[in-house]
Amino acid sequence: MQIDALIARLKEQYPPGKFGSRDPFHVLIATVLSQRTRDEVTDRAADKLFSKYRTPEELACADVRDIENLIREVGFYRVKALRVKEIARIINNDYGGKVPADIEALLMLPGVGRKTANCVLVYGFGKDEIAVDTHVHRISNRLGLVSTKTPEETEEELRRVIPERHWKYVNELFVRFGQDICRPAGRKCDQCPVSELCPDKRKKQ
DNA sequence: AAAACGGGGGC
DNA sequence: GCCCCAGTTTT
Repeated sequence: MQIDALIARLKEQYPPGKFGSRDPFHVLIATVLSQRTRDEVTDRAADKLFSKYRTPEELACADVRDIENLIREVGFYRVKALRVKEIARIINNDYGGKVPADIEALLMLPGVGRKTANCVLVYGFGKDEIAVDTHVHRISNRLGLVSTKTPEETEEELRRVIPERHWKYVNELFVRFGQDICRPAGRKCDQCPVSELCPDKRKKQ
């Protein structure tokens, strides 16, 4: 597999967004809300929440019931409301209101696993890391970049296979490609921009 | 390794 | 109406 060609082609198809230019705290909270939830729904809920509570301090003092009502549509809203408030409290009390740019510190926060922590590092701080979700996991296997069973193994393998300068782009590019073309079921190989690089493409028509 | 949390959207 | 979905935690 020619990684450079793959990344270049996906970048043509899906122009990269603004890495490291978003408020890390907003990235952190929005990413927790996004877990097992579609983007459009997440964005609506995050807008409601942030228009009322903008900073870690404000959110740490918010009524959990009010947070629940603002984010209800994302699902898992009770546990997510508790986690969001607790994360805000910890960021406010232990880190002076600034999200730490440190994977180990991020992983200690409730509701933050490797995917969420790496998203904060990539989208909030512009770090060269790989955030592996189900799309990245599925597509990495289909493209033959890895042969793995869990997202953790996929992250480990991708760090060996993909040059570090490409890492930060992997999540956004693969996710958009995965929603658009290389879907879990009903993949559109006849419209695929990288089908000639794919060992697992279905025969056309 | 598997269950549990959950409302929204596609078909 | 049924099934899947930008995960993480707990059993």
